[in-house]
Amino acid sequence: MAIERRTTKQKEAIKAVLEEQKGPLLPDDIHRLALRSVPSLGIATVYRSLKNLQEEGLVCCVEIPGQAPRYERSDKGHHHHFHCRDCGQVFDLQKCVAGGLKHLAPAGFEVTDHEIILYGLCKSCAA
Amino acid sequence: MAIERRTTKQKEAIKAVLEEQKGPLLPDDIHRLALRSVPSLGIATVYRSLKNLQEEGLVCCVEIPGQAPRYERSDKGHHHHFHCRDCGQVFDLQKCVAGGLKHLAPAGFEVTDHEIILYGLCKSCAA
DNA sequence: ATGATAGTGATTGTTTTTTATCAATAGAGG
DNA sequence: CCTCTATTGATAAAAAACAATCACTATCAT
Repeated sequence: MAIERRTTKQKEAIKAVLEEQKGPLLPDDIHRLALRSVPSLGIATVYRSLKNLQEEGLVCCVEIPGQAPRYERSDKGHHHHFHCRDCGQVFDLQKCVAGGLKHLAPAGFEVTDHEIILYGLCKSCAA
Repeated sequence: MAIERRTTKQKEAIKAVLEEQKGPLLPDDIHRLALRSVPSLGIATVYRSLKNLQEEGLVCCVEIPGQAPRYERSDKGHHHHFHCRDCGQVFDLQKCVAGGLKHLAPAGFEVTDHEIILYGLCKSCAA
């Protein structure tokens, strides 16, 4: 039988943090934010919960090259990300140019998926 | 004064490997390939040389999310990459849809750079 | 309420990639 | 040929991210 899953304030706090966030977050950010609701929360629990949430399909992993994995809700549909070179934050982009991408690959290559990352300055850092 | 730079067979071998390669390579791959010309070559020398070549602007780093950094010649102009999910190799793409990308960012965001990675099966793995 | 056990938190261990160390080697100008 | 010292190679150690451990706590079906 599957392992019994219990509801805990730790998991709820972590889910809540991911729920209200717009872009993907680092485990450390999630930890810091969730500490506000559960002051005793340990980082190990954050990693464990993220793993569980991934297995349950509620959360997915976002990787910016050269940086630690970030996590976000997986119910946001297909989208890509913007990485601010100044503040380091990652933002979601809503549009996608997927249609024009397949033809970038050489003949014979089968494209199943793609990733687009924009770099620059976010609204607050550009101001 | 700057540090005197000497010409060694190790550096030449590493440069030669990068020269003849089409896609970006892992330090380990570079090591293995360069061992054919310099059987005593140590992995530390590969890392050292890559660092030097980067500083000299001859080589640049290519990062696929979730994977170790790869390196390639920096004289290939603007291009992106294709990662084969089967064999793991990374291939260069020649075309780019850069023009259509800037408008993906929300108003107020300043886009300076971008990254596109296609995933799928390369020619040999798709066959 | 209570007992079986999933979950927690502090900590240590692992894994992977990269860097530092240092004695030995080998370019290159004289 | 002969120094001087940049470079090398083997190895240890760092760095980073995450998993494992384990005693203790808290959930929840009964």
